Amino acid sequence: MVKPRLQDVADRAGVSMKTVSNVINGYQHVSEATRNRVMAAVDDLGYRPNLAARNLARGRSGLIALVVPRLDFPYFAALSGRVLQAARTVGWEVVIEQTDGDLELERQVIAGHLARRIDGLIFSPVAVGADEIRGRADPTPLVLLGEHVADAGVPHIAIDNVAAAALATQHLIDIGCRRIGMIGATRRQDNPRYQGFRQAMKRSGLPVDPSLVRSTRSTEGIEGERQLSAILDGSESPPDGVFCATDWLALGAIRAIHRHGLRVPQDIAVVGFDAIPYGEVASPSLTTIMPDRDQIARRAVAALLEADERTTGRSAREPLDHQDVDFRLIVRESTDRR
Amino acid sequence: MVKPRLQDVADRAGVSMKTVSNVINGYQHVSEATRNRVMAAVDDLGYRPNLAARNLARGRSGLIALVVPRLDFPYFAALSGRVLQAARTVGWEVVIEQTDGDLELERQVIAGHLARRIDGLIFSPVAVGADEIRGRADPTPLVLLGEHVADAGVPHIAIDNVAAAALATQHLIDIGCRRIGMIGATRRQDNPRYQGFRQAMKRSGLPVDPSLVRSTRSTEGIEGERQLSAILDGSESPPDGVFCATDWLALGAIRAIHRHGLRVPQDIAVVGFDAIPYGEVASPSLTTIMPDRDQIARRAVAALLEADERTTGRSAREPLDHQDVDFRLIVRESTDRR
DNA sequence: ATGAAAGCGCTAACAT
DNA sequence: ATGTTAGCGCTTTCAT
Repeated sequence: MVKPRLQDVADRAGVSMKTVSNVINGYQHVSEATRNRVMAAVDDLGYRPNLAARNLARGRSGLIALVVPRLDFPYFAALSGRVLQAARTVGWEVVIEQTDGDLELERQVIAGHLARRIDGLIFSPVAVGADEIRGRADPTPLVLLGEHVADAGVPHIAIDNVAAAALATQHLIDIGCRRIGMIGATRRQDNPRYQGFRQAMKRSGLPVDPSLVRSTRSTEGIEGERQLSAILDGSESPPDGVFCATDWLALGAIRAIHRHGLRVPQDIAVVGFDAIPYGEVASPSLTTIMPDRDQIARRAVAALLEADERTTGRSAREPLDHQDVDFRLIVRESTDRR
Repeated sequence: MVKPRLQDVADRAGVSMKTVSNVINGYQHVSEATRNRVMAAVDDLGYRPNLAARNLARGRSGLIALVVPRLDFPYFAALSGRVLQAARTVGWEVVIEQTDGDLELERQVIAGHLARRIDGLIFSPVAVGADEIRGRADPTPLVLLGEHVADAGVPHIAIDNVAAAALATQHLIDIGCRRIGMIGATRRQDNPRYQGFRQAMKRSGLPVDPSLVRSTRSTEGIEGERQLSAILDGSESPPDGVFCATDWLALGAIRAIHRHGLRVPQDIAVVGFDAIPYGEVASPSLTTIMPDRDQIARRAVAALLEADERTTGRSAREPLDHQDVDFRLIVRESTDRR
């Protein structure tokens, strides 16, 4: 016997398809005896529901899409892992898409072209703006992640990047740094991590020396090494602390410092951002900002679930526009001057 | 108008559903004029095929599953990214599952319980054995990845781990190391990387000092640090070179070396395995074995595609049992003694 | 080259 | 509590 169908189970159990369906979907109002007969038939036949058929009938796919720039970027790898877990607990499977930060691709994502047949979309945009997102036509429930968007009219889940960056910078100040630089201060005006950096400096009455602040073209480590080298080569007096917008950049920065014959943290203390898995085993290990990734993942899935219930009419709660996620500073060797 | 269906397009174009279907699926034998009319109708209506319905009718889902231990493990993150790309080029979307190396979960995977409704499965097992895989009942096309299986009766795509480990070890010998240790020599007898290590040592007439060889409980960096510390604490004379079964372990090992006041590579040279993105920005940067991940991904997808065509009867080519993937040694600072 | 219509396997409204 | 049955939207065989 190949691929038993619902009807086969029904026949074997001596009931109708409806009853089998009820049992399988855990509905109430099925007598104990009937349920047992059905379950036995299911086991005997090795029946598994055909999801394509179920999807068609229900109008739902049991699939959500997660769209990130690149899966091999450490932060997104770690985050994606959590999202898979969170989705699984509510019965969703996840298809992952990579945009590589491509604007055209990101546009297709919000237009709903990349992954149709999905019940919801968790999207970490980098190129596309809030306006375009707000004006989208696709009705698929959407949740935004990350620091690149704000006020796009859809739920947005992220840590308070300004506060987190300020905390990181303040930590450098607390351990005695006075000439503090920043790597990854790209697109200054709307870069929340740069804003947080400035804020902390200002609060402590420290000047921001423009020659110690660099933007980066990519988030990759090699770029961090390049930019910090530029700072060390270009400035008459080097910084005594550096805040890096990501851990990956920070790892590169540490290389640059070593190459210039300086020590971390004694000569230059370094703080990263993101708490990627490698920061812990780097030499020296990396002080960093750790966003609560589990919380991000769980809330993103929960927001989608709510949107879904809103569609189905089971819930009418208004969607939250923005949710702040917990974060904390993890102090490690790269700032440990004791 | 909401959600136009095939029939709507047909009506508007003044043709039958069959014709629209033909056009959409790019079949031959459609007159130019008809095709244009249909395309126009599709555009006007903004029609997009309902995949659930198509799946049901075709009996295929357009989905494959990729099952890895954990997505936030660097090697798998990088690999998964490539698999997504490769799958996309042939029109497959990918749902990713994590097993966390759990035997029970891995059993469910080969039993086809985790991800049904998929056209194929790319699986990187760690706990389940070749025998169980060979005896599986589920007919879903399966491709195996990684060094933990061999001869399971299904296509297996991996580098020659013995040869690669021997190459890494030989490199240590070439740069002058004589007391060489290994971290991650878990389950000695069937650990190909350990075999390769022994092979290279033997070929050069060097003894393997058991006190310099350690297995690891996990693949995480902290475990590498722990085990190399144990070696340095336990042995009267330390090694002058260490081969680590993974880069992640190697990063931890380097920390241990530093903590013991020794230098890499001058006192102890270190070679890793996998070429994770961080090896490049570590301090010192990490010499490693780089498997051709693109090749792995492309071949895995290709093997699934072939199996699929075999099912459909479009191809009768016999499946390849095992495919060796290219790899190379990348020499970086952790072994650069010039 | 195009049309008519029978499924694909399940869900859920309606009936009892 | 359980049964009957009409869809869900597309593909595809068989006609024409």
